[in-house]
Amino acid sequence: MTRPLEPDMFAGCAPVRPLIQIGGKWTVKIIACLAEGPRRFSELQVPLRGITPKTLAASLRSMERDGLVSRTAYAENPPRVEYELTSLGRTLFRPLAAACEWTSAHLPDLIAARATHDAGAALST
Amino acid sequence: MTRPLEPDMFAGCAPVRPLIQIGGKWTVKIIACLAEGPRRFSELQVPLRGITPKTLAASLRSMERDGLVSRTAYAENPPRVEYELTSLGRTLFRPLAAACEWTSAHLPDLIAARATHDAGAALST
DNA sequence: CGGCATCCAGGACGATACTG
DNA sequence: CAGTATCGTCCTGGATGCCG
Repeated sequence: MTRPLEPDMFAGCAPVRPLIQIGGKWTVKIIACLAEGPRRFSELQVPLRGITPKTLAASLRSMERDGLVSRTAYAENPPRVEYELTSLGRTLFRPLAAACEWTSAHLPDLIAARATHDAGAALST
Repeated sequence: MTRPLEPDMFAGCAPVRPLIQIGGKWTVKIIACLAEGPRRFSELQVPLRGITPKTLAASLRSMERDGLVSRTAYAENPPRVEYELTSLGRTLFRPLAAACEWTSAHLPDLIAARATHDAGAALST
């Protein structure tokens, strides 16, 4: 085991980043918010505490570009726009949820490890 | 369905980011590289095409801090240092792999969606 | 209400050069 | 070999303000 690493092991996987960071730090939460069904712009702002309209719009446009969400504008007054996961976006939900579950399950470990590590670093100062 | 969104739905999940972006764009690949067993610093640089020593060192230190990898230095000449996934780090591999598989499976969709979207944008110019 | 334009701060990352 | 130091760049994302 521990064969030599393939220099090109990430050749076809280079865009791992687009997944991990498809549109920035909000993407994951936005998908979670849209998991149940269509949501309005302002509706999304609620759970995404403190996200600025600009950032939310940018994230949504990016995800729309990637075919993850669809945008539907209604010519009403006042204006109404709804965002919804596409079928592609819905397929992304599952692995993302798995990742989130890992976080929930191991957050204490992360925190503990960090505390231990920082404590050790402090001693050697 | 489509109940109102919980304002605090991410309250305990705020650190989703640490997972999605645990240490930046290299973390995922580093974990993949360490999946099979311990690796040396310079060994990791090979598949991580173009990563600078500084960035690799920073990524590794960050992951070590989070308890995801362990560092073992051997007092030899020439120096040798090996990095290895901790048990915690190994538990992270599975969900990460799932996410990578999603990327591999749906990359064509992403590219197609992006092309379509960009084409539409070009028309309206 | 939805969302774009502008400005700006901070962090991630690369290039290069240098140590134990 | 395994880093560290310094510098510079790019990008993310927040603040503010204007438009349909």
